[in-house]
Amino acid sequence: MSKPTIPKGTRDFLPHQFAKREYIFNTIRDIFVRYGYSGIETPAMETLTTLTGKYGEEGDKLLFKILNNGDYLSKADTRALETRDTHKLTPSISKRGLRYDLTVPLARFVVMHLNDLQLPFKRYAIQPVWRADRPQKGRYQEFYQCDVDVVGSDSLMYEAELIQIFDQVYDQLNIPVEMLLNNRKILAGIAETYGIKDQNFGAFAIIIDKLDKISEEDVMLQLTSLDLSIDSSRQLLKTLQITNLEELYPVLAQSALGKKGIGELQEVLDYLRLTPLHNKLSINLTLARGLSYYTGCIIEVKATSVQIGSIGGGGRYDDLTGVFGMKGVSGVGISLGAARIYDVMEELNLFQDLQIGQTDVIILSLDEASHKYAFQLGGQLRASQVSVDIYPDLAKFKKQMKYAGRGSYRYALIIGEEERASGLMTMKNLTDGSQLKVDLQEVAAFLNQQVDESK
RNA sequence: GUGGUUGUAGCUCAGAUGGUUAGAGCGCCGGAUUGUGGUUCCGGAGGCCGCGGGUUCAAAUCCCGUCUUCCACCCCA
Repeated sequence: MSKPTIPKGTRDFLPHQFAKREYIFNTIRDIFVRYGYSGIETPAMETLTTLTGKYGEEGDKLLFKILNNGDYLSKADTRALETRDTHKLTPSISKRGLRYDLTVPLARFVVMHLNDLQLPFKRYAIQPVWRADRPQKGRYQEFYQCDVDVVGSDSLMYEAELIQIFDQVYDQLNIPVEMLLNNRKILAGIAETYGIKDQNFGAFAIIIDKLDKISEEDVMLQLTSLDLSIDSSRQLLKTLQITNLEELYPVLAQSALGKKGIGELQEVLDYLRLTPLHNKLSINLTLARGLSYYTGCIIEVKATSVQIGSIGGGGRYDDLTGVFGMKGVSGVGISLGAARIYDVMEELNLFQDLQIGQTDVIILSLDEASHKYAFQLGGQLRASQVSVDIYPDLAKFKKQMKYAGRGSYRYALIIGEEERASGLMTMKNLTDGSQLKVDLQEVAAFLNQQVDESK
């Protein structure tokens, strides 16, 4: 039998990796809850009618499709099958797919359960998503997203709130970041002002989004492909460098939409002036974000000390549920990429001091009676909130000790005849090797105190 | 999806121009050491050389296909 493998772009998580990931999830979840968001869960599979057409043509290609059950070929579109037309064949052999993000399922969820929800509806979700992308570092086919969204309110307070959440999460995790803020309406206003056609807006957004990656000359070159003269391209690039909203007003004086966008940003900043932020927040007009459904504020978070692309982003989408037949419901939300956060924290050595996933104590015993005694003691300690492991048999003591040392235990509790006779347990600190005796009655209190101190 | 790159022991990697039984370090198991791990010494186990096919007297090595890894593009967390 050949060695087993897992599909490309997927990963196993070893205990220490899992523990770190849980730490990230827990930190994020705590903050989401503190801001009044409720968790929901939606299925890994959605119907393809829910998923297709929501992410653009490129996105559709990246959808994982699930073959129908049973004899799916007997019901296949024969014409499409004969002509090898994959696109046409798909609907006849697959009616489900894996979710591509958490936003579209949210829209579907809101439309389906409107009767049970009160607007504005604030929810968070921490679940895996799947994309049939070509894997690279920091880019997987299966990865977790952590999303918070508000559905059914136009208030710009939520933009400010979501920025606070970003700020607080990254501060709590000790990741230095810079938060970039822009507004799609401003971009539309710029496009309008410079005479870029509506149908070219998407291409325009993608081009300027690359400004931090490719040179200004190349960007200008690409802009001219949108029927822009060299001169106005140069002018446009200058406009994009503006970071002060006052300066921007005169440039967009002719665009009502653009001015509205400026006003929105101003209001968000007004909110944020009322509360301190830990990380830098700046206006960046070159921020565009690919997702086409954004219509208002857009935000992106970049780690300042690691080169890995964005580790979080989001924005306002005025017509979230429109595609599912419910018009006029606005949504605003952000998404945190857990896998990238993990990679950044690993690179910055931020997990080191956290003592993540440690068991408080392992009990080792030197004779049969002590082993039985250990089993009993283990039960008592667990009842006092101490996490306990017990070495399972009477292996040579050195071997037990070695096992304890290699595992993630804070203390080893050693029981032999001596300890049973005196009632004084031998406690060995596995981190620094120090050793002391603790009265049987005090063991639980002692360990709980040690754990508290290390937090 | 396009172009490139990678794969040898649990891990990191050697194995020029094809040529006996494929090596090292670390790790693992056992012993020195029957109440003390992460140090030392001695011994041992562990390989369809990613998978499939081809060329050859002979393939880890050359050719083709395929899977996987990483990189650039596209796009994105």
